[in-house]
Amino acid sequence: MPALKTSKQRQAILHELCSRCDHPTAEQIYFSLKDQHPSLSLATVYRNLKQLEENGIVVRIPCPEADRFDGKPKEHYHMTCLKCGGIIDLEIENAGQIDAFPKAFGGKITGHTLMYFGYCEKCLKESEKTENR
Amino acid sequence: MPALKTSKQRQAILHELCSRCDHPTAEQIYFSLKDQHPSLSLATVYRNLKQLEENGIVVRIPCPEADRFDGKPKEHYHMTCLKCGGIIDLEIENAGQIDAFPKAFGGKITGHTLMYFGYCEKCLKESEKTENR
DNA sequence: ATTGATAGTGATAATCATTATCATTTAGAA
DNA sequence: TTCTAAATGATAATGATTATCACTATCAAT
Repeated sequence: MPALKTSKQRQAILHELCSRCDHPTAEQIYFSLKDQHPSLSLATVYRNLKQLEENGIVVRIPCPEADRFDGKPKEHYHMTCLKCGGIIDLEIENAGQIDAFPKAFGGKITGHTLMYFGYCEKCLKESEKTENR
Repeated sequence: MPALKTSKQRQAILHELCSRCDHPTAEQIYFSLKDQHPSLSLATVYRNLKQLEENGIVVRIPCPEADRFDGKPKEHYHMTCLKCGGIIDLEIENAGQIDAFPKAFGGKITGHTLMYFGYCEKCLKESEKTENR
C-alpha cells in the first residue's frame, strides 16, 4: 500500500460517511458532496472508499445492487433484503451470540453470515515485501 | 415467488454446489457442469442460484469480484481477502461469540460484519399479496 | 522557498458480473 | 392428452466498478 497523502476530497468523503447513520453507496456520497465540491469526480469517491477500506477506516458492506459503506466500524448488525436490497439496522436478542436472533423484526430471516475482512497470509506477505523496497 | 418445477439443470447445480467444499462462483459452477451438461447456459446457473437463495436453500456470499455460494448454510465462518478476493474458511476461538476471533490465522483482520439475509417487512407483505392472487 | 518524487484528481473509456428479453421447450395438474 | 405456467438457451442490455491518462497537489529533503 502506498503512503497516504491528505486531500480535501478524501477528508470530505470520510467526514460525510461518518456524519450520517445510513449506509450510503459511493454514488450517494458523491451526490451529497456535489454541492460543496462541484468538481468532485465519482471515480475519486470510489478510489477513496477503497483506500479507506484497505486501511480499516471504513467497512464495505458488499451488496447485490451496489456496495454500501459504514463509517462506524463498531456497529455490525445489519440485514439486507434480498428483494429491495435495503440495509436495515437490527436490534439483537442475546447480543454477542453468533446465533443471536433479531427481535421485533416484522420481516423474514432466511440466513446469516459472519464475514471477516482483511488480508490473507499470502497477500499480506506480498504487500510487506512491496513496502520494504 | 412462483411455484418451483423440477429441472435437470437446477438439480445438477444444487448437487454440484453441495458436493464441494469451496465457495464457487456462478461461473465456476457453470464450467464444472459443462462436460456433463453441454447445453447448459450460464444464464440458467445465475437464475437458479438466485432462486435457491430466495428459498433459503443456498447462501449467497456477496463479494467484490463475483458473488460466491455456499450449499451448506450451517457453516458461516468466512473471511474475504480485500486484495485477492479469496474466501477462506476460518476456525474460530470462542465460537458463538460475535467478537470471536479467528485463531491460527497468518493474515490480518481489519473488520467483520454479521449480515442477515431475508426479506424486510415491506417486501414480505408484497410477496404475500402476490401469492394470494 | 524550491525541487523532485510520488500520490491524488477529473474525465471518460473499458470491464465484466449479472439481468432482461424472447422464442422455444418442459413439467405437472386437470 | 391438453393447457398453463415455469424453465431453458442464446444473446443483448445494464450498470457498478475499475483502468487509463494527462494534469495537479502534497510533502520530505534540500
